[in-house]
Amino acid sequence: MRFRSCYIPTLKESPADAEVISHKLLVRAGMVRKLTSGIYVYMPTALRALKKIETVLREEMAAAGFEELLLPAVQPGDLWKESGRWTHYGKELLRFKDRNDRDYCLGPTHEEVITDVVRGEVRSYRQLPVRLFQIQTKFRDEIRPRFGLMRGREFVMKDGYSFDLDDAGAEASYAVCKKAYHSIFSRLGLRFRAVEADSGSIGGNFSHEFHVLADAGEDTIASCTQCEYAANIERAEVRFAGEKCTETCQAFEEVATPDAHSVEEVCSLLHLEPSRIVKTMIFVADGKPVAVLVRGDREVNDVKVKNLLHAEEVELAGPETVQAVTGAPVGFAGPVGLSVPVYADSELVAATDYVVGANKGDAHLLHVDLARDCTIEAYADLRLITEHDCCPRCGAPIELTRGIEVGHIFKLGCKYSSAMHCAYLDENGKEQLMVMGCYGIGVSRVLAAAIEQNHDENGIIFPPAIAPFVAEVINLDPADATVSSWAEKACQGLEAVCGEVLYDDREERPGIKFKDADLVGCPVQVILGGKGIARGVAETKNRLTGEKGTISLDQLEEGLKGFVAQVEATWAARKA
RNA sequence: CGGGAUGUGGCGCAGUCUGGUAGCGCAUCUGGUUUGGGACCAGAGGGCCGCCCGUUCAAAUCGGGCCAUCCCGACCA
Repeated sequence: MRFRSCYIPTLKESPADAEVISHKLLVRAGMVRKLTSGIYVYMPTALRALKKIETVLREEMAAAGFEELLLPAVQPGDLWKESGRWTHYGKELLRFKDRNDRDYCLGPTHEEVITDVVRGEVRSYRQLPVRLFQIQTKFRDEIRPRFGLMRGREFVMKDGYSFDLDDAGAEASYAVCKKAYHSIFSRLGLRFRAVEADSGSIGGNFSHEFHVLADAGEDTIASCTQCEYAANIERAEVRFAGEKCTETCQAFEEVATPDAHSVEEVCSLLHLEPSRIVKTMIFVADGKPVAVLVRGDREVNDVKVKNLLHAEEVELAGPETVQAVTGAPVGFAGPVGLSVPVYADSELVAATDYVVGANKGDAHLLHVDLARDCTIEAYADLRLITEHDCCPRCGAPIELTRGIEVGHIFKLGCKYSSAMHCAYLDENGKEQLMVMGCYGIGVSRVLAAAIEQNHDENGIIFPPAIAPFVAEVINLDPADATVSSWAEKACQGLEAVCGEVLYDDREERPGIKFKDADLVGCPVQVILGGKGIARGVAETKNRLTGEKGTISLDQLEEGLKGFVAQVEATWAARKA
C-alpha cells in the first residue's frame, strides 16, 4: 500500500481538545477524528488496527468454544423493562421512541437481547452449554466522556455470553474465558494484569478485570510482588495481622481544637501521629446514615462499606447530614455517643487511647478506648489498601500500579435468566434456570490502551499484533530508478513475512517521511536511499528499541526476514 | 448536574482588558532554489471572529442569553 494513496492525514501539532497521549497521537497519526463529544471517526489506519485486534479476539474466542453472532444495536424497551434495567440502568441508556411511540434504546450491553435469543431456542439440557459472542458498536451516554477512545460514548466492544446448566458449568465457562483472555492480551503484545474486581451492578459476587498497565490508567490496581494476587484497589483486601490490644487507657477528656477540621490540622495542633487519630466518616447508605471509622492515616474504601452493608448505594454525607447526625460541622465527628450505627476498620482493635472528634464544633476527645467508650456495630476490612500493606494471600509486599480496564468477565448467575425466564428442562423433565456469564473486551479501548502503554516523544510504538502496518518501507529517492527498484524489492520481501507493507515513496523530504513513520508507529522500518544503495545496503530501524542496522542488498530477502524476526523477538522479550 | 476554562481560515494560536472593519505559524496552490530527521525565497487563495439579542456613529472586542468543546468533581460499565 503506497503512503501517497493512503488516507493518513498526519498532523504536526496536537489538537487543543486532546488531553491524554493516546488521544493526541491517534489524532496526530491521522487515525481518528472526533465527530462530537465521545464519538469518533475511525480512519483507515485505525480500522486496520481494530480489525487486527478483532482477528485475535475471534480466534481465541472460537478456541474457547464461543460462536460469533451479531445482535441488533437498537433494542426494544420492553426487554429492558422485563429485566428491570429500564428503570435501573439510568441515564447512560440512550432511549428514544419510534413513530408509533414505542420505547427503544441503543444497546450499551446485550444481556437482555442474548437472553431473549437463547430462551427462544433452547429447551433441553442437551443443548447446553451455549456460548456466543459478538463484536459490535455499543452506545453509552456517559455523563462525562473523556480521554478520546478511552472513554467514548460510542465504542466497539466484544461481548460474550455463556449459558450453562448449573453453577459448575458456569464456573467452567468462566474459567475457559479467563484463559482465553490471557491468550488474547498476550498475543496482542500488551503488558497486562488480570485482577479481582468488585462486580458492580451487573451482578455476581466477584469478577475479574483485565488491565493494561499504563501510567495514565483510570484505575489503581494492587498486585503482589511475589504471588499471583492482583486486585482492583476498590476490591483489594487488607488483612489485619496484628493483635488485639488488651490494655485500656485513662478516661477520655475533651480538648479544644479550634478550626482543626482535618487530620493534619489536629495532628499538628496536638503534636500527634495521624495513626493515633480515628477518622469518623459519615456515609449515607440507601438513605440511612452510618459512621465508618478508620485510622487517621487511612482512607475509607466505600465499595467495602457498600458490600458490608449490602447497600445499593453508598455516598459520603453532605455537610447538612453530618451536622444533623453529629451535631457538629464537618471535621469534628466522633464515635462516642453517636446514635447511628458505627462500623470500624479491623486494625483499630490493635490499639487504644485514640483521639476522635467530640461531635461538637472545635473540640476533640483524647484517650478514647473504642471498646470501652463506644458501641461498634462491627469491625471489618473497610479501608483502602496502601503500598505499605502486605499481600492478603502470601504476606509479601504489595505494589500499586495504574491500569486501563480493557476486559471484564462476570458470573451473572441467574440474574437475567430468572428475570426473563430463560430456562430448560433437565433430565428429569424439571424446569431449571440457566446460569449465565458475560465477558467483555473494549476493542477500541484496547487500541487506545496499547498506545498509552507504548509510545515515545516521536509517536506511537505499535505492537506488531496491533499495528495497522507491521512494516514500512521508506524510499528516500523515489525519483531514482535504482533506489526505487530496491525499495520495491524490499516491499515484496517484507510482504511475504508480515502482511501488507506501507510504502512511502512520496515526493517529500526525508525528514517528513521519518517523522511520519515514527508517528504512525510501524514496528519494522526499512529505509532505502542513494547513500545506502551506494554502500550496498538497506537500512533498518526497530521502532521499539530505536536500534538501527543494515541489510546487505545481496541478501535482501533473508536479511529482511531476519530483521522482522529480530523485531518480533524484542517484543516477546519485553513482555516478560 | 456543580465548579473552572475555551470558542478567531483545515490545524495550532495572537488580537478582546483600552471598541475603529482581522493577524501570525503550520497546511494548501503557483514559480524558483533545495533534498538523509518536519527546508528556503517570492507570490496567491481561504475567515458571518460559535449563535442570537442588545449597547454604540462603529463590536472579534462591551452587556445579556443560548450552544458547543475541554478539564476537575459527582456519577458509572
